[in-house]
Amino acid sequence: MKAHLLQLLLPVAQSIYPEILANSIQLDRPKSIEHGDFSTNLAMMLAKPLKKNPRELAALIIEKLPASTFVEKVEIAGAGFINFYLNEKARTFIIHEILKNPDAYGQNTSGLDEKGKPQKVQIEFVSANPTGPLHVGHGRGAAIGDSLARLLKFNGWDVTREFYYNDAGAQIDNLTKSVHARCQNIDPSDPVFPEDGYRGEYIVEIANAFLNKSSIKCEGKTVIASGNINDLESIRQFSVASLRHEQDQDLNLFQIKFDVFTLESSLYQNGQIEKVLVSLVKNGFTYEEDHALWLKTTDFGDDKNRVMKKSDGGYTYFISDVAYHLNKWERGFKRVINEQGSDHHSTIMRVRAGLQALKVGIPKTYPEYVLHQMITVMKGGEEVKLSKRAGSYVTLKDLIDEVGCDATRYFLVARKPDSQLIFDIDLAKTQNSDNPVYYIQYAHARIAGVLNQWAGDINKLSNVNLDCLKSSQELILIKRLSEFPEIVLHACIELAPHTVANYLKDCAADFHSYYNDTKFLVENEVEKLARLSLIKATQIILKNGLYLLGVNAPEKM
RNA sequence: CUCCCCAUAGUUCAAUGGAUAGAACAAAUCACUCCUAAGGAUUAGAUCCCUUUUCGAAUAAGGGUGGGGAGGCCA
Repeated sequence: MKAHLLQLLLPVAQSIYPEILANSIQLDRPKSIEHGDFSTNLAMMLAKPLKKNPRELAALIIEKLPASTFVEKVEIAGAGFINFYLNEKARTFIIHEILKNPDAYGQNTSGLDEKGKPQKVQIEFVSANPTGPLHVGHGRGAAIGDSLARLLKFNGWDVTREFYYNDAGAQIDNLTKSVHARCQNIDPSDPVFPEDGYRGEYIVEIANAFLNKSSIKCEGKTVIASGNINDLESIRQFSVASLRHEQDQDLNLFQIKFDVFTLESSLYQNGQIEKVLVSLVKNGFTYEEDHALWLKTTDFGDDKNRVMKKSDGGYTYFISDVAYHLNKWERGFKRVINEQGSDHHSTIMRVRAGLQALKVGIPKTYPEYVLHQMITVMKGGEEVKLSKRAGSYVTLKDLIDEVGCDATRYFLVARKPDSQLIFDIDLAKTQNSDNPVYYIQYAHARIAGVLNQWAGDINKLSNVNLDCLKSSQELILIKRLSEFPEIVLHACIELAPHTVANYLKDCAADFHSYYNDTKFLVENEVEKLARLSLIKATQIILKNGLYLLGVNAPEKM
């Protein structure tokens, strides 16, 4: 509908002001229903270059505007807004479109290339190291990342979900030492316990399982514990496998699936690290100092240079990050989005600098980042700071166990990523209208209830006469439904899934209001079918929207 | 000290540079013989401060104040 109006407007605008660009014409959704369905500020924009009064220009534009079967009237308002009011044909059209292809409604093709092929995009998220259970922060990353993946897919992209983890390095050594200590009944209060060791109770569980020679299945392999306390290599492998396995279980519980797992160690094994190192040296961006090899990231805007190869001969995480992102590029991902906690923001500059120094044509803004801020978990009016098992933080599993997958996902995705989030467990647990998840899901279930009670053939609803839908609740609801495709596109472009969550809350509110005002299952067959069509269309939108958030849409509650 | 994010109603959060800044909770009021009251209707209440750009700013720019995060040869 928006595209239709733009088509009407563009030739008119060009005839008045030939230099105008198609994408510079703004067509907005006015906040107030009195200002119509769409509004353009075109006349105000042209007023300055043409040195004319905006209201006069608006009158001229309207005069030249061709007739449309969907437009009821066009008015000038305020300083020079041109407002479009759609007629009942447009409303009927919208509902029929939704009912015609329910699963696809709201999708668009903005992710396709010129040949109409889906473009590849990779989204990396969670990427937790296997040193402990996933915490709430990972949960926020998981909820946002997965929702972004769904949104991109909905917008025509070919999406790969990827999880990267460090399976070697200093932190894994720490993990190994911690399990080793616990195998010998050394607990964190003991002075010989590793100083930077992991202190959670889960380390004890791993140690016990190791001593019992347990086996763990992880990523298609089975790892068997040797049970030998001095076999540090076995402890390492078993600990990593245990924690990876546990994280996978948590992700399953959270209904999140990854397409690819990449191990940091694989970058060493396949020579990618060495290749990157050679290339950076060859390009002249390195120097030696204090027996370490440094990269001149300051050449690319960093505030200090960074070590790639340590004085002890080992590599830093930084060089593998660069190698990993080169690897993404070489796999054909022209677009990569990294979803991370904002506490890692300092890596952005370094990774991008490293990629620039390779001089292989990678854009300066590669990869894109979505950073989410910290979460405070509240319960009974107090901040919850730690879990029994993990010791120092609240785990994702604790949250899911307590409030359920749907509520957890909704609350973690419903806020703008770059603002801090307060997760109120008591609110997430309530099962009434205080809780937006239940409010939205209940709207969906309520519609299912009405349709069940009607017990008619749903297919009959797809092409009924809708002219009788004229009450204010009906007009408001139809208008809301018609906005869905624009919400989907906007959320995808801005990488902002929370806008979908807000939209759904509004949409559910419009429906509940309608429900209480109007009885659907009435004697008059024409009215009944028209109303059922409208609520069926609403149900489709709610379902598709909830899908984009990774939240289920129940038929019954 | 430097860098990044944030600041909107009593509270938790919205708002593609647009028109009268939206919800929800909390507060006050109303209606259950009615497709699920897990819902609805009504009332009251907010853009941290200063300056600039603009026809027009919560939004952009500059400067403050306050909160969080990052500044390792850790990730």
